[in-house]
Amino acid sequence: MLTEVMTEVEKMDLRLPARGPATTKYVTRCRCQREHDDNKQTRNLESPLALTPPPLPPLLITPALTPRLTLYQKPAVISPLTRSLTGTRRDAGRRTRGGEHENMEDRNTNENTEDRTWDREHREHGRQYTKRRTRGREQRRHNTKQRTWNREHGKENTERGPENTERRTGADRERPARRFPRTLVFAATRERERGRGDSLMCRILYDIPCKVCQDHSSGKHYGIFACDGCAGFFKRSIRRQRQYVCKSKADGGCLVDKTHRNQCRACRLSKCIQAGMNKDAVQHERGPRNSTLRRQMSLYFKEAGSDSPPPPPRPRSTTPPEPAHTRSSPPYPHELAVPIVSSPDTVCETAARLLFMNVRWAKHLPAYTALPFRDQLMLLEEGWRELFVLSAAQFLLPVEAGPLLASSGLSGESSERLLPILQDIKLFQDILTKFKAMCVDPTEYACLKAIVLFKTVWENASSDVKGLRDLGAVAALQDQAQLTLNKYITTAYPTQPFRFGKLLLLLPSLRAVGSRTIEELFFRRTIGAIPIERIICDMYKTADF
Amino acid sequence: MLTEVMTEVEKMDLRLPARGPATTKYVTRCRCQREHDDNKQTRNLESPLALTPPPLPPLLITPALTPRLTLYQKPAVISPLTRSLTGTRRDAGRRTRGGEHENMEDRNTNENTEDRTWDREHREHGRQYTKRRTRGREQRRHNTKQRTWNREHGKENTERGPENTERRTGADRERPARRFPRTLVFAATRERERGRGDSLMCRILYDIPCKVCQDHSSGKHYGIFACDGCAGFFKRSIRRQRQYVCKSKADGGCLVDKTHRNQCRACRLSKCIQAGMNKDAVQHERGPRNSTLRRQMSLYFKEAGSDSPPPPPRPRSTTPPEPAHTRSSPPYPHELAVPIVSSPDTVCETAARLLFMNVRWAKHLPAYTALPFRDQLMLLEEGWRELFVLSAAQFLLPVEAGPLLASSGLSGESSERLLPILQDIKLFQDILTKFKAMCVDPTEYACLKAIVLFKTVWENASSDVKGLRDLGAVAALQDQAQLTLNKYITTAYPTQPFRFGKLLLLLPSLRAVGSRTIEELFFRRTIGAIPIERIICDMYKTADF
DNA sequence: GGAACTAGGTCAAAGGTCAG
DNA sequence: CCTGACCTTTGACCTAGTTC
Repeated sequence: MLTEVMTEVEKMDLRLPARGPATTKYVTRCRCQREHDDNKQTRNLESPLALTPPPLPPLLITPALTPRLTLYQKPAVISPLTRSLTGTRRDAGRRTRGGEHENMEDRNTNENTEDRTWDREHREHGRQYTKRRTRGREQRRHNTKQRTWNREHGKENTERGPENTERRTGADRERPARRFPRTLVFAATRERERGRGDSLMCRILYDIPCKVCQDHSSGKHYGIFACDGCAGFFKRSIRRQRQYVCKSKADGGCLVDKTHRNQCRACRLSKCIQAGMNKDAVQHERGPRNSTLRRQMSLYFKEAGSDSPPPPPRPRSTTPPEPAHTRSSPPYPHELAVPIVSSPDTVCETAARLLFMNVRWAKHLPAYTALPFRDQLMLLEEGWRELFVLSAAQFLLPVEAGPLLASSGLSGESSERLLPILQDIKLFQDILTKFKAMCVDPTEYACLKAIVLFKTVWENASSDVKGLRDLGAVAALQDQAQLTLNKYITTAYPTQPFRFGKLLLLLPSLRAVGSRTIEELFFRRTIGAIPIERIICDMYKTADF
Repeated sequence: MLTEVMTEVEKMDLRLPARGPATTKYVTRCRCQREHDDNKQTRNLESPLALTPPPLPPLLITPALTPRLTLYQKPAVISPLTRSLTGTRRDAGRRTRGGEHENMEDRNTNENTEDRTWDREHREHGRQYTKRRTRGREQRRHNTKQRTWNREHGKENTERGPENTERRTGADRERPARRFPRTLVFAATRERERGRGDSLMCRILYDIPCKVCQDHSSGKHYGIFACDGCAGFFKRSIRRQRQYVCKSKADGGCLVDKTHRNQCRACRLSKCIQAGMNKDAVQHERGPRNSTLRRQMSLYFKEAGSDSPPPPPRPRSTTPPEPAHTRSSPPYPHELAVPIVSSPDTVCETAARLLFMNVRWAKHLPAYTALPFRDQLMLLEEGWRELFVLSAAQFLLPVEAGPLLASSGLSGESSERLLPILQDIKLFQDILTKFKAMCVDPTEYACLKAIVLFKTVWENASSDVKGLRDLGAVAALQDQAQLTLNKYITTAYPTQPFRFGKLLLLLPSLRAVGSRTIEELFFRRTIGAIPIERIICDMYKTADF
């Protein structure tokens, strides 16, 4: 099950629509930013007032297909020497990174290799940046090895792995032919870099200093050329609305340069601003990355899927016949024997039936129909969700992420959107478990339903209990219902003094599952995009039961 | 009578089911499952996805061991109020470090200049070293990822396997030929463990010893795996250019291990260097930070709690001597007389006090403190909102849209954003009205709070009851609480058979008010943008009530 | 469709804090 | 004072959304 879900999740990236709608907004912002740039470049008096940038948040789901490329590049620290050293290890042929493993493995006994190398390397301070650039090369090599490794392990045909790097290289090579936009300087720098041939593509512009701290910049950030450090610092400060205080005597007079930039945050920030960084260019925080989400999600569901072997992409053909629902007798006349199946196809149908059943149940409740008609509708609209969860618990509706997602067509969603749904599913499962554990009997279910139906405290902010014509009657009915439940329990379960309270305390959880989730998972397929409330309303008014 | 019941409520711990033996299991398992990667991975994620709680570090007897819950640290925005509070603290004289903030300049006249010079000279190297180093470390981490990635991209056309981690473990399993360093194995396990999402992740790598003293390391420091102690020692020594002399006969031959590492500084330092710690990686001192959230909070609340007039920053001169709060006796010792004022300025402060009061109340509940520490935190994090609403009802916190919006600075918001808030305010008011209408007495409030606190059905999708170590105990406590309430009510209000149920049915409404709204309206001003959970956590751990 | 830009996020390893 | 467990910040590196 778990793996199924995961499979789905994985798949989603493939189908993502790439374009987002937000274009206009973005344009605006960018233009603003550009203007800002131009003005600020020389003078930064121009205030960005006008620009109030639309924070914009696209959140498009993106194709995480995007090559992940070098996430795992060879660290610079491992010098060629190290590598050759480690290369002579027993399994060195397999993987470049073997060295690290080895090192870690015998770090206790034989750490010298690593360390000596390391020392040697670190003695040469002068060449730090060269080192950095070297990365490119190493990376390429690394990738090659990678591929080799892949092939060894039977995944050869893909060749997707290194693609990013590859592409990058290609890009680099053909760059001269391309036209360079705005920042000629920038281009030039990079060009020169490249000319040195030791870099695939270096982000760092060695000859353009950060306007704040004079370190090497890495392009424009928030309007000015700045280093990663200052950019990050500015971003964090603005986002978190930090207020720093300069502790020095000469207030505000701290030196801000490459080596002292961390000395005084207050001065660093003010220098950022003074240098022309545009606060408005700092956008709102976005969520975590998709990759992160996916990772987390997998972790999340791991426990559920304990050790199930990763099933093939999606056969899922064999949903084991649900362990049957041992409940013997159909408790109430109004209640159908709901066929319990976990076939994804029929889960939705069952769900629809449960919903219908609830409506019918309500309609057969004399106390209910005695209420003003409008109130009846309102209560049902307000309470359908909880009723549904209750009956799902009662009739053991199978709630499993895999089938549900598949059948509701959500599998292709982005993980951002999927995650809350998955969480809701889990919650749903937990709730069902709770009810199952209590062995709630049909009478109790009925009372609970009544209690839920006749509620007078609504959570839905947009609706309002005040809208009820006969609030008092509803409240009285609820009282009645809970009293009934209480009495029933004290006679039926005299040995369980907690029981009444426990049952009541289960009720809040019914609200926990997002109603949108319920709609999407269980009803989208059978009902479509119409709001359930509408359906219920129609059902209630028209169906002659 | 009342006190009797209260006593009963508070004594509930007596009836706590004995702690299960499961602990042992946990310990064992967890111990071997600490994984570095993981640790790192999650620690910084600012996503709310920190799913389920984790396995917990072993032998968690002492709270000190308990890792903090700060998975998602949103950096503290220190409110002016708090900051000024800190400013006025006078414990600084006690320690040089405290004073350091004010007078970094003249700290230790003798070392000062030297330090500076040294810094200037070496800092550069340090930084560069760091830069290169940074990547180096990733190697380890990425060994795993790399494989993952390979697989991912290798197979992706044919089979979209499950997630990263999943695959990772899978990979480990299916490549028997390869011998993985312990770390990775641990990594995998811990990863799995952590799936349970813990916010309480442990920083310590139990499987990698400090290269200097063999204690558990906490990642790489200055180039080698080292424990916090050695790292700190090295940093201090280098920074201050300490020259130690070995006093022993066998000069330089002192044993440096976990237990003896503080015996001889000279030998410790030389062992550090010998083990490969890089002096150049020690940067120079940075400016002081804002003092810790923890201290600020405790200061803030200490003052608030002790009724000392709120400190200068805000004159707040005119808190009218509260009319009443006619409640005769402070219901129980833990509860302060909360001054109720509707001045917008003080509503927030009152709210903060209520929050604090709840924390304190919990901390004084024997039954509560008997729970595993981690559970205590989790429960409080999960339940603070409801507790807050409850006490707002109990102490008649004035909730009025106008003042609240004004004081929280939200008045200027767009109506789009304002509308839900207004709705929430209305809801809040309705809830208060409901409680008021019921004339809930203090005993009942206490029971309700206990019921709310000990809840085992959580709505928060991102957290998970499963994370509770002693779910059974919590459930038992809730039972106890509701039973107590029931008994109390049947004797105290024999004429109101509905009462018990009615009170329980009020509880769901507590969840209805959006927690973001609460945070924004009541706490933004005094606490800033820090997640309340964090505050609570800190408060709970540190405040000495 | 791809290169270029520049938002954003990630996370190892610096840093700092402060009870003990 | 120092120690070290614990927490925050930094910044190199990577991803992603837009425009050209």
